Amino acid sequence: MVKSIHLQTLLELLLLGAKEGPVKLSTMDLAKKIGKSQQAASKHLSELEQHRFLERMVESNDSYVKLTRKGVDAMAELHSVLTTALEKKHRIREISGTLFTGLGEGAYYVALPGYRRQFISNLGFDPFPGTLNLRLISKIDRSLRRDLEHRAGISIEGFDDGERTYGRAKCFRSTVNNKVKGAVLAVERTHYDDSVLEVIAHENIRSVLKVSDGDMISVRIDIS
Amino acid sequence: MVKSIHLQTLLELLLLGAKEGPVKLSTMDLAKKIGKSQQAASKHLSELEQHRFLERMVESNDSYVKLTRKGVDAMAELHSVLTTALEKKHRIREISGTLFTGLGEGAYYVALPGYRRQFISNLGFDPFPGTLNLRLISKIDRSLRRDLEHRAGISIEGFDDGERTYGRAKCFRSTVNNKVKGAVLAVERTHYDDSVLEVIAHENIRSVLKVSDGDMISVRIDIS
DNA sequence: ATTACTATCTACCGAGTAG
DNA sequence: TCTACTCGGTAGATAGTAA
Repeated sequence: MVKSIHLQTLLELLLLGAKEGPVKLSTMDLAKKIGKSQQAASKHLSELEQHRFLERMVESNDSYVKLTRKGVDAMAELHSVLTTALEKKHRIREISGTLFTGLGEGAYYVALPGYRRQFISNLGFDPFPGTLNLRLISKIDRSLRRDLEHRAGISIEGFDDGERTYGRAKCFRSTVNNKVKGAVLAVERTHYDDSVLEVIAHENIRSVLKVSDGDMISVRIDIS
Repeated sequence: MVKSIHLQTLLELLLLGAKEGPVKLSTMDLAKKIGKSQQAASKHLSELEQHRFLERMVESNDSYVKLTRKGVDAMAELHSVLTTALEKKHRIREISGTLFTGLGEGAYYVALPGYRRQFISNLGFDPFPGTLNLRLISKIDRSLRRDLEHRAGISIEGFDDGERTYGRAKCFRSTVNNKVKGAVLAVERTHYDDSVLEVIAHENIRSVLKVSDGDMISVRIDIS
């Protein structure tokens, strides 16, 4: 593999057009371009030549350099990795917190037909009547939790059952402890603050994972 | 500017999604990814932090890293330069040779109406009746000269004047000694071999540049 | 003018280890 | 566990200079 110290040199050679044909280049010219000494440039060229990233030809007093297929490929590979890395959308967040027992309001809301129907149609599962409540300790986790508010997520509309109105909410598909699939709830004007994460799932997460209050739980959240 | 030794680390951070938000990353994790020791990873992170390419947050035992705007920009800049360098078509060749006097055949052919009309319409100038002949000394120059044969260039069709037929040729826009614009001729089945380069121009190049036999002349050739 | 050797100096790395 | 220090070894850089 190409050494990182040689990337500058390969880049300059590309810019000079050394992938098309031999380019006239003295070690002094290269030195100026890479901001190193003539001796360093000489060494870089000879090392790159040794590893077949380039070929050199000497014609009386002039030296010519041409990138080999291997040299161009190495740079193309770097370009491709960079493209991937820069364009990649990271859709996964991981948040950890300790399990605690809420006031039971979660269970009440989740079971309401107005919400439940939407969970079934939008998430594809009928939620277990109850939420898993995690207390977020670290600043990082709380900041990640707050960040969810600014993302679209899967929308759950508010409704009116004739007696009172129920607010909007949104959720994000999630996996608890890398095992149980479900969704994280982000309720507007929630009764909890940013230190709480509520998770719903088709199953009873507590019993499936055999966890109880105080246990540390991690949730992978798909924010796409 | 970012040091080349740190590119690996920045690249790994990008791949981990550290441009979107804080990513949990220990110095040991990073060490594995970049194939260096934990101590080296630690130093890389602290140097990058010092130069504001990234921010770090420590939460009890966990360390989180997030690329700054500057860090992402540095990588985006590299990506953009790489894109340019890889896509750039280098359309210019430079060939040098020593001036010599030919047999005068060049003047005869260039002045023939069948060719002259095409020079005027395809090149946009009425050529001086005579060619500038350069003797190519170095292997590099001769190989560049031969390479012209494989390129399209500007086509000059052959013709028949009733007495005999005149062959096809092609030419490439060129600049002699960085001053006089004209064109290099590549005649099919030429009477010269690959050690000769023929240049035509509207002006008399010898008198405009005040050059004479034996002088070293350089020609920039547009091969697009 | 070149390129590239030797000698010297600096920066980087890894081992050990403290906090 | 974790991060990051010191320190000794080595790779990389420069200066001087030969060819």
